[in-house]
Amino acid sequence: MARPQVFNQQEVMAKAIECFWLKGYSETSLADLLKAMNISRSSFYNSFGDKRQLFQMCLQAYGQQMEQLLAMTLLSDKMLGLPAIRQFLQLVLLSPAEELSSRGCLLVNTIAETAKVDAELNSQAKKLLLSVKLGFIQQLENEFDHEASLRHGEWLFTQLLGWRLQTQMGIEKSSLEAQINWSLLQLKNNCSIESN
Amino acid sequence: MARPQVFNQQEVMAKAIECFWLKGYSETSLADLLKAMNISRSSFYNSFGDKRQLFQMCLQAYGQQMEQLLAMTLLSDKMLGLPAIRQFLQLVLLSPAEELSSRGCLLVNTIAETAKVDAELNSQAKKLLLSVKLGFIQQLENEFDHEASLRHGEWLFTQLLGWRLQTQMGIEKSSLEAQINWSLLQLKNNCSIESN
DNA sequence: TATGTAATGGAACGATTGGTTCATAATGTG
DNA sequence: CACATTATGAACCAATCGTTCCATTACATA
Repeated sequence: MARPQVFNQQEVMAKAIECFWLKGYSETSLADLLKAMNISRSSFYNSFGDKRQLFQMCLQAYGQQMEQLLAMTLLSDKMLGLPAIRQFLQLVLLSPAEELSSRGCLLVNTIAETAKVDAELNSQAKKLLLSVKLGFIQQLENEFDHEASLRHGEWLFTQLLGWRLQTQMGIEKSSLEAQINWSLLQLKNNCSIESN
Repeated sequence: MARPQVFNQQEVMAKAIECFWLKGYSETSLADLLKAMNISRSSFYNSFGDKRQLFQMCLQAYGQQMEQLLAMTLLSDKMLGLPAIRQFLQLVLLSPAEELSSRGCLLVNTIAETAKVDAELNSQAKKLLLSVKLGFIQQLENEFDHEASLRHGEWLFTQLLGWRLQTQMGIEKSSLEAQINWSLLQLKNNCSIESN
């Protein structure tokens, strides 16, 4: 039979994600990828098609990871509503791994990079990121009526985008945490006002 | 004496800004620039040094334009505090020129693009964008104490980053306007609560 | 009109890009 | 051991990148 594949597909893709995450799609050269993934040029094209296809696979994989994180927090039944959202935000934005949070979000970065350059990649990243917004809205339905959940979910999603840029810009964790707390407080106050 | 320059320096730089604004620094090729600026390759290098120097000049010019906008609204004495900020946000985010707002902000785009790739351009863009945040804080001092102005200014700045990404993602103007109103309302409520 | 200076267009540069091809080496199975 | 299959690395490809150089053209002054 045939010679088996020696490298772990998942493992080298994680390395690829790291590259794209750090430097963006177009700034990541094939040389960068091969070095990080530690595979030969031929294996690369045999296993992943080409750079673009690999990137799309990376987007997909990254999106799935984020959905898992979302499921573990927002959709778990241990917490509901704002506390669940708070946990998700802390997990995503206040990760102790310094250099990890300073990368921002692969999807957000991709959206910014491809906005007017590559419609396909852009809509793909947008579609994947959408699940986060939907998660917010869905979670808010526990505490607000449908219309308010939608508005507040959109609002919170905007904040998330801003925070991801802020982490890239090197905002201090304490300031970031204070902002998160304040934003969630606004929603909470608004909730009690509406329910009174 | 010498042959005079036929093209308007300011004019062709505006064209260059447009290019960079649309496609980002690295994705804008020299061919793109020459076509948009409508000058020859040689004139380009004679007048602007090289692509990188031109880009830095564009950042600077764009930053100045934004400072002017800031001065006209935030720093004018016609309005103070939150109303001034509201006017600025509406001017910047809800511009009637559809394709103009969908470009996002050149500085924000640059920060995202160069984050882990080009420290010099990144810090340059950051520095220029900082004036907006300072404008917010300065304006809030009219309605809050120093500490609160600082916190709220940072918070509002984060929102602005998020909104600029949202406009790039094609958010509807009505939704954007609603978010702006709601955010400013939170600050206003917070103000009255504190002052009571 | 002659002269000096600068803008111009085009050819060519070397480097790097992503991608392909091909002979060779390595491996599991029959 | 022989075969089939696949990873591998080197060489190669065309295209594009930003940049430089040079001969030519256009202009304002003297």
